Amino acid sequence: MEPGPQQAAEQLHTEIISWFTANSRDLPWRKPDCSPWGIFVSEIMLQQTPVVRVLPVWELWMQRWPTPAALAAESSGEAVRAWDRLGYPRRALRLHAAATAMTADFAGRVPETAAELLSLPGVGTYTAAAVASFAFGQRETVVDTNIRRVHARALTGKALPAPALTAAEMRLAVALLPRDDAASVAWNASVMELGALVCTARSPKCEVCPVRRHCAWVAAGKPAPDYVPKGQAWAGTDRQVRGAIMAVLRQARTPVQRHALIGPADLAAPPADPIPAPLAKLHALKVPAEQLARAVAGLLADKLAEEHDGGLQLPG
DNA sequence: AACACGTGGCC
DNA sequence: TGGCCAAGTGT
Repeated sequence: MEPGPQQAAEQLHTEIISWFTANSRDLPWRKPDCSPWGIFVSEIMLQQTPVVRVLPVWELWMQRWPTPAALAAESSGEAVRAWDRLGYPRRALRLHAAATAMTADFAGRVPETAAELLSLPGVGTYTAAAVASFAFGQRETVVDTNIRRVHARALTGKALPAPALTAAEMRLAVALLPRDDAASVAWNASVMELGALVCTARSPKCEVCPVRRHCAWVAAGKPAPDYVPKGQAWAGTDRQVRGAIMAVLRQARTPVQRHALIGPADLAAPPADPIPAPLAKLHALKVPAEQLARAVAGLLADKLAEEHDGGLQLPG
């Protein structure tokens, strides 16, 4: 007898959660004694950033800023500097702003509902649901890129999810969420982990997948993606220049003059003094003056840098 | 709705 | 070697 949709969903829940129990990574923000703040910080750091790169920075942050109030007590520039090379440094700014809001409006605690979390800077649909679920055990539908990929393959039979989250995907995710609170949290974590470790974007490990027996994509013969993901431009972009400038500002302890960012005017006679590696890297890009000015203006507008004594520095 | 936004490891 | 990709958000 063919199982109904309800039985099929329950079987998926059982198989994937069991797989998680035996195969999940031992991440510090998953330990029972990790604070909601620790989980919150991890979620912001993990946005578009691999776990292995987040791990050491998260440990330093937890040691230095164990509470929202501790972070809020320092300047946003310190947060940006301690963000180091995680990328998208605006996240550090928003995390600092979120800590400030928690201190001012939430008694120094991480808010518990998705709606309140959503009001914080840097927190969108995914992060609000993830924190409510993982930190507070609430039944929220978590949808990230891993979960979308698992759903696309196992349920919809496609190689990749659509470029942007669709209403249909959201409906599917909502329908799949176990009714029980604790089971819903386990499900969220388990599907995400399956997508991260097994049902990966490139060369998925279908041989060890707990649900390969009823994967719609496998059943369809693993059809290729029906669209070509557009690449992320990098070389020569403002992003690259901003990144190089931020690397300079992170290591600088005094304001950096704009002319220093341009590099030695006479390349045939480089300065005798050794210059810091980040500055040398920026000079090597040979950024047109106009683009450098635009990048600096962007950083100032985003509050990632500020003017001081005619030079540039992290906000302090 | 499409685009901008960092960084570095991998195949 | 270089394009692809990673627990997204804000505009």
